Amino acid sequence: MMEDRGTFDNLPHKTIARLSQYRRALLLCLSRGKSHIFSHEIASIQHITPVQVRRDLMLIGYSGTLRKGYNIKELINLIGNIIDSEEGIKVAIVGMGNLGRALINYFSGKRHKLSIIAGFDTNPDKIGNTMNGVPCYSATRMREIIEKEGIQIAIITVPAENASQTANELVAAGIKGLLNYTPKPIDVPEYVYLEEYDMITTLEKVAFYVKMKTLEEENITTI
Amino acid sequence: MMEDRGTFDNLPHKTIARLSQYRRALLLCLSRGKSHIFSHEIASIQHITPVQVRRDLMLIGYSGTLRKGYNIKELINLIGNIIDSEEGIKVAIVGMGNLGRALINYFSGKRHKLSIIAGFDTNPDKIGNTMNGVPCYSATRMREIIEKEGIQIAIITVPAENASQTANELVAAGIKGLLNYTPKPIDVPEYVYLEEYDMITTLEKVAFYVKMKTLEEENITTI
DNA sequence: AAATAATTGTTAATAAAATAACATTGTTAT
DNA sequence: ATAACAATGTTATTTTATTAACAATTATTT
Ligand SMILES: NC(=O)c1ccc[n+]([C@@H]2O[C@H](COP(=O)([O-])OP(=O)(O)OC[C@H]3O[C@@H](n4cnc5c(N)ncnc54)[C@H](O)[C@@H]3O)[C@@H](O)[C@H]2O)c1
Ligand SMILES: NC(=O)c1ccc[n+]([C@@H]2O[C@H](COP(=O)([O-])OP(=O)(O)OC[C@H]3O[C@@H](n4cnc5c(N)ncnc54)[C@H](O)[C@@H]3O)[C@@H](O)[C@H]2O)c1
Repeated sequence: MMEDRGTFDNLPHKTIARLSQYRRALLLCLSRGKSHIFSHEIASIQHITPVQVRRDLMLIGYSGTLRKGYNIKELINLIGNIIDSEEGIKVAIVGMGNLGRALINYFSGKRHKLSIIAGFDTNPDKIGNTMNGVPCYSATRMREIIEKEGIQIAIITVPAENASQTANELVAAGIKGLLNYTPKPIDVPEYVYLEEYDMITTLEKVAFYVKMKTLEEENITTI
Repeated sequence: MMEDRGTFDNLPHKTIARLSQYRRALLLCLSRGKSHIFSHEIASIQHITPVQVRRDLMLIGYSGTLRKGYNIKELINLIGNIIDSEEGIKVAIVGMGNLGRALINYFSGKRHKLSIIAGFDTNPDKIGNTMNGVPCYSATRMREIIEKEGIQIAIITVPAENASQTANELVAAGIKGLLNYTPKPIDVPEYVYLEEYDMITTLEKVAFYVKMKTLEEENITTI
């Protein structure tokens, strides 16, 4: 017999990202005592169109009411059913440097179905410390701890030159998802989900469009 | 008379991001003494297809040679001409907390056409300090410093609740591009280029696909 | 010298994502 | 009652991005 949970496997990637953002907006509204919300309200909090919101909600099969909009609690729960794992997912951070520490501070306690429970480093000064309740283990114990704790996701924030090796070790340890903040792209087998993000690329992109806007202005004024 | 520089204004957004990544890969290869490179080599460093690389290079009008591939130096220069501003672009970081400091450490000296030259904060303990050569000014002086130094891009790393106000002030100060790392989406006029990135959304996306992979496996084994 | 192989550059096809169009449906006002 | 309105939900269209197909070129091998 088919589970209903399995029907969300072909949602567009962008929709998944937006669902997470919708939920954040919804939680905010809920905390302010609202019970219902219209598509155009969600849309204006994030900056997208109401049509996009309705289309996404259609895809996850949620219906609002015509004059009240969407029930905030219901929608939060539905998004939770889609995104979250029932049992919760454990996350590790590898590389407890500037970025790793910033992330731990930031994430801690934000989502109860998704929690960072371990950090790893090679620096003896860091091993054994605890940061915001997250213990820092020796990187040599990665496999052991990941298996013991059932950690499924790792965030890589080691120096770029160690990224590939770290990724390999994590894959060998049985990790299911990787989030790589290193500028060095890594390769993983297809059964591991990989997301990469490079801040310099993003900044360079901003710089490019700023340059373009400037050139446009110059053209307008010089013609 | 039309400048040739103006012809890159309808490159796909994704292509811009990849050009930045290609350049990183090219710089690495150059530093290792390579002079030429094939599309499949670039492709394997990033993880995309050779076709994608060739298509992007076609869009920017660069031609390689059939048996040697692309001239690394030439290509680096061309990408620089497209992405970089001749005069360089100055960047400020607003919010010298964990993330702001991590970014300053990370960026400093990475790109000479794009440099972080100022930080801003409201915390008196931070104002007046210097971090990696970047001075931290009082947030009350944002407009003054931005105008005086000709800062065009700002990275927002203040607490989420102050994001909108900070963005407004930056726009009023004449900023051209914003990179918002706060989970609070901000609104800017259309003449300001805005890029937003939320790490929790990314992590939740990874979690979703990990969950999906797990469910798939279960289905395979239980059928 | 002909065949082969490897690579580029470009066009064509496909896929993914966003936007627009619009029918439908309750609610309110007249 | 009925018209006007303001929402939703869905289908159709358009735009953007990726992938595939393949002709053209040149070095190398036979
Ligand atoms: N700092 C940022 O804002 C920022 C932004 C984007 C990307 N990054 C990238 O993130 C990574 C980390 O940046 P950072 O600023 O935190 O650097 P960092 O030097 O402060 O931290 C790196 C940490 O990793 C540890 N480490 C080294 N090798 C390791 C290994 N094999 N296993 C486990 N731990 C190991 C080091 O001991 C150190 O604590 C770098 O690759 C950097 O390019 C940083
Ligand atoms: N730390 C992370 O890894 C991380 C990751 C993703 C997003 N973020 C977001 O980035 C922002 C900063 O995170 P953080 O961990 O660095 O927080 P933080 O509290 O360490 O730093 C915030 C800094 O901003 C300063 N500040 C407050 N109001 C200001 C204002 N109006 N103008 C200028 N400066 C002001 C504070 O004094 C502080 O130094 C938050 O919105 C957070 O949600 C952080």
